[in-house]
Amino acid sequence: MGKATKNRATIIDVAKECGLSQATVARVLNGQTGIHVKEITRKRVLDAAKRVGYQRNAIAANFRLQQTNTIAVSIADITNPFYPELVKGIQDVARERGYSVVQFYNEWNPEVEQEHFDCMVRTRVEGAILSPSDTATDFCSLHAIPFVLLSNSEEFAMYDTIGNDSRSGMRLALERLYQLGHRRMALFVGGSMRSGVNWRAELFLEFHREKGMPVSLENLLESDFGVSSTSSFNAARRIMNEFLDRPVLPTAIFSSNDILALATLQVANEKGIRVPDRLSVVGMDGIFSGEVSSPPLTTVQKNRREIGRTAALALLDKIDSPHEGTAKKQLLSCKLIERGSMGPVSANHG
Amino acid sequence: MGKATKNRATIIDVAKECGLSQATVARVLNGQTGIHVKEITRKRVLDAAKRVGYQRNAIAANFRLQQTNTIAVSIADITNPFYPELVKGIQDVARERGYSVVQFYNEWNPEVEQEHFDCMVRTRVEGAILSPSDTATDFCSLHAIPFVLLSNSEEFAMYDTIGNDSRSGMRLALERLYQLGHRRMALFVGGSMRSGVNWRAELFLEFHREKGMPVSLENLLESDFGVSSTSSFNAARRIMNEFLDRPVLPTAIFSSNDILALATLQVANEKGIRVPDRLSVVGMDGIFSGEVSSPPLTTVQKNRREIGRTAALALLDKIDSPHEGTAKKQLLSCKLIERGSMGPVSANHG
DNA sequence: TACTAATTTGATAACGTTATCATAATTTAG
DNA sequence: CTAAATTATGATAACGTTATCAAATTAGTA
Repeated sequence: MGKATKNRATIIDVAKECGLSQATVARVLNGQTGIHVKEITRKRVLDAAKRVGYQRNAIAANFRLQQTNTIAVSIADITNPFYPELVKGIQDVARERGYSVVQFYNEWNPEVEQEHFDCMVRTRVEGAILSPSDTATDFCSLHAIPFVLLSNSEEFAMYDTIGNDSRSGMRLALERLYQLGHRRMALFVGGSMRSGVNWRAELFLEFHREKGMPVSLENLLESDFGVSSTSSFNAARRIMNEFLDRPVLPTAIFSSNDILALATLQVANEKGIRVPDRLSVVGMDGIFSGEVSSPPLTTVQKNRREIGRTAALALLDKIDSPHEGTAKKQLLSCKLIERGSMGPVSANHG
Repeated sequence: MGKATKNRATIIDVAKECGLSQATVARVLNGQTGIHVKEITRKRVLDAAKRVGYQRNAIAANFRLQQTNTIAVSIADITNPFYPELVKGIQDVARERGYSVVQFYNEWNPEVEQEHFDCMVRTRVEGAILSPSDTATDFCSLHAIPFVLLSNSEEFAMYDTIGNDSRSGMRLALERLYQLGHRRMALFVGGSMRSGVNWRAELFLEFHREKGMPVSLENLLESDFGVSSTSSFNAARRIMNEFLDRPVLPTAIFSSNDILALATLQVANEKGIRVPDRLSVVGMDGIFSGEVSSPPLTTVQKNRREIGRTAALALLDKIDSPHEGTAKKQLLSCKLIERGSMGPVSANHG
């Protein structure tokens, strides 16, 4: 039998059932506004539709209208705790406006990503929200489809992007640490590939210059960027296992994401380095794992759901009115969530 | 301009461009096997297609074939750390077999869930993988669509289900705790609504009878089931905050999911109850947060990706050959992952 | 009443593909 | 060098909607 066509009732079946033309039936059943149809015939149609079990065939309608009411989301990895909430934000807005969402996960593989782009074109999604797998990602196969990017990188200045103001967020954290008396800080960043390394280091150094604090370059740490959260975490653990054995430690470590910070926290706990008494640990993102760690993680929270919502709204706007204006960049502000992993510098610091 | 039809090249444009009939062009372009077409004409078509920038219109093809190559996934909440990996497993298999996946999140709202079911029918998804929001969920609107359930509940015996053998998993943990010398254990379960409460308590009591251990009913704990991971976590914290103040504590607490266990762990840490020296904590699921906690969480791991894969395979089988056999129930085995939160009973226990 | 305006219905042409059947071109066999 | 078998192409009918236009009906007005 295979994927045989189910014999589901069509508009024609309904028309036969109630003895009206299919045009009339269609008018009733698709409920287009501002159309005249007698109340009594409407009832006839509706009853007949119920009798034969009519269910609108969206494939046919989509085909006729040449629209799918679907938008695509392309991200690397849904198991990265950063994304689910973002996707939820997208779904919220999309469903409100009658759009479905198809998701594509490329697992950081640019070739897969390109295949997904092709698939989006074939299936005629009406727009796409893309988190580029790489700064070199090529979007030209998508030229016929409106899209927005999830990124706070400068690399994509020519496209509409939605991202977080990570710079300000990072400053927020550094300022607070300074305020708490920290004068010896370390920076822990993950993965050089996906941009971001340089500006963070620059910002870090700049901050130290401003405050007149000396920086030891040994306190600029970098970890490999893993394909999964677990591998990123383990890579970060290895770095920290070595780093935290040094004789002179910083009083605070700021990490460019929560996973790095959680690795720092865990290793510090294992080594008996009391957090926050001897070491303050601050992360960035605001993932769930940071809420449940011991101590709970202080973090620069990105409002992921809001990013999703904003991106979806921007995309739907673009779909509705494809004005060719210049690329618009939206940066959402971050918030410092102070939890137990950060504290004032105390007397027992080296 | 609005959602105006983009004038993309069709098969007819290609036919005009290369001076062949659209039938021939179609034969070349959809690449159906076992069809005769001269190599030289194939080239003519392919060149022309490239020149006019032809991209197959999947809406039209789907319409013609009355199939969507799409399956649906319905879950309550993608931000629940249990689900992303499961969804990934589904996607893996689906994409391999040429299916797209649309996801629906009902946020535990049965009405939304029903709307989603209707949407699946309208859009003619070819199958669905459903994690019921409630044991009372009604699937009759889906009668025309093959589906499988994600559940290990007995309630759904009449449907094909894929789930984890949580009973064996729980036994695994209890046995290991017993083996480590624990004789005073507590059970911490979440949310009565979604089944599962009773059998866990029964299994717990049964295990104690078997081993000839007395049980204090005070050690059967229940927490509210929250709409989000954070709210579940906080509810569990409140319970534990009270419980762990009691004069006589169990030496081990088994929780029905990792979120409860992590709450236990965090509260114990705050109260200075050393884990695992004075208290062993064991969870269930194997979510990421358990890897990064301090100490890392011992847990009964459900292979979520495998569940996803298995469910997708079962569904695709069902789509391909809808044999009306009896409902098939697949239970995947769990694995005990021993991490730092569990240890032997030591001398310093009360 | 007759004639116009408004309302309500019906007939029909797309949308772009796939698939069937018929025809044209080519090869093979006698 | 034909006739039959094979291979390659073309013409055309669906698929189920929506939307346009024309026809029929009803209501309104002088």
